[in-house]
Amino acid sequence: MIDTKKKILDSAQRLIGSQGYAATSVRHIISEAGVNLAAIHYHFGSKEDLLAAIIARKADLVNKERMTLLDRLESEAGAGPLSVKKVLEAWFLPMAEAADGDPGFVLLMGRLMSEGMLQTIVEKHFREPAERITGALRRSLPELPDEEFRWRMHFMFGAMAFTMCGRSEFTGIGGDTRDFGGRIDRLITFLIAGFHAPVSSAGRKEGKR
Amino acid sequence: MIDTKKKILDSAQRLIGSQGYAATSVRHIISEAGVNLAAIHYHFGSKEDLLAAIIARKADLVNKERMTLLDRLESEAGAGPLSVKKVLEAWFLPMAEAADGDPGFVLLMGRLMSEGMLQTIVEKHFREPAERITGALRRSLPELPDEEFRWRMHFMFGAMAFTMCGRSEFTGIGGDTRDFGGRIDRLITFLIAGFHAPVSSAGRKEGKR
DNA sequence: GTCTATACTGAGATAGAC
DNA sequence: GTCTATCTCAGTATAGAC
Repeated sequence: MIDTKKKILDSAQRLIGSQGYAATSVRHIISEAGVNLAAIHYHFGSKEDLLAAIIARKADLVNKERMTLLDRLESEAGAGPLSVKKVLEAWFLPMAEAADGDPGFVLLMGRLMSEGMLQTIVEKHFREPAERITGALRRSLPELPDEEFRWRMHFMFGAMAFTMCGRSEFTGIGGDTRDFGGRIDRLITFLIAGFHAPVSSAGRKEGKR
Repeated sequence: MIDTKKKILDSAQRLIGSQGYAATSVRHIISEAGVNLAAIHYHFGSKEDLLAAIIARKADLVNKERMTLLDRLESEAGAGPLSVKKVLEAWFLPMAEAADGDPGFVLLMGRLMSEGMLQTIVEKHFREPAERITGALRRSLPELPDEEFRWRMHFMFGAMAFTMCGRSEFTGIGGDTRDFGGRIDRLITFLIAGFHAPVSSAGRKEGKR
């Protein structure tokens, strides 16, 4: 049956999202999905490729929406300046919309960004949109030295990863993805201020090189 | 010999720091350390306990220094306000000092925070200092609504995790921990601005509850 | 007290029958 | 397309040598 694939995808997304990739065995996935062990390898090739398939079925939609919003933003701005806020919204709001219909997906994405063992998959689906938003933000913040800007992007991705999956060790904030829109609102507010911070002293040294 | 333990700890820190916990097998560790497979279980009990031992030998020093700095800060401030900048420095500078003498340690810590599969270990060593800094920052930012403040702490930990281990997928920033002091300087600048950002609209709704 | 050799269990992956 | 049997390698446990 063709919905063997779908059953595997759904079970895997739920289990990996809630327990993590390493902690979820393919045997657990197949027993929840009610399919045979070899079905995963027949339909997807490997555990890692299964993960890639879960991402693929949603990520491309989210990224397409991101691109559309960025396109509109840039054409509206013409040669003028881009607003940091608008650029960040173009990046984060499509993810928040995806979370509305499918909370498990955002949880999973956050875990993957955090666990970081899946660079290949993440790079494949997110390199292009990540470069787009990096370029747009760079244009919004022309006065920042290069390294300073790159580090602020890095901080943003770190905060984003934790926001998506929730990590309760320190703050008691867990993996409940209800009201994902609210978190995104808080995150964007935080990031706008961070990006507009004065250049650090390490950044000022950099400028003098 | 007693330095069987040390050889294992050193090899494990290096390998897990550069490849991640799941990707590093105990057989790889023992072959690099030149010891027998069972030595890990004799000296440490399990792979996870080995990791706990690596953290224990450094983390307590770092945390003690953090506590000392926070103590001094609070006694100097008396009943007056605490500076966000000073509190963040008390948190981050001891880690930067540790990185000076032992770059592998910071890399490992960043990976662990990111991978997040080791809640027990992280909680054991960092719950108390994390609560201290949370309290101190809360006192510096009395005007923020509770949830807003908690989320900003969360963003901070996310940015911190990525800063320590470097995640090259998006920004090209890798695991090279030279000039860790410089990163910390940039991070603190970014965070100060983020913490001082105006309350988000989600936060304003929260206040009205 | 330390270390070695080896066996056990469960993981992901694969070949081949149907 | 699906299932069974099997392979390899992981972490773990233990018996016994020094």
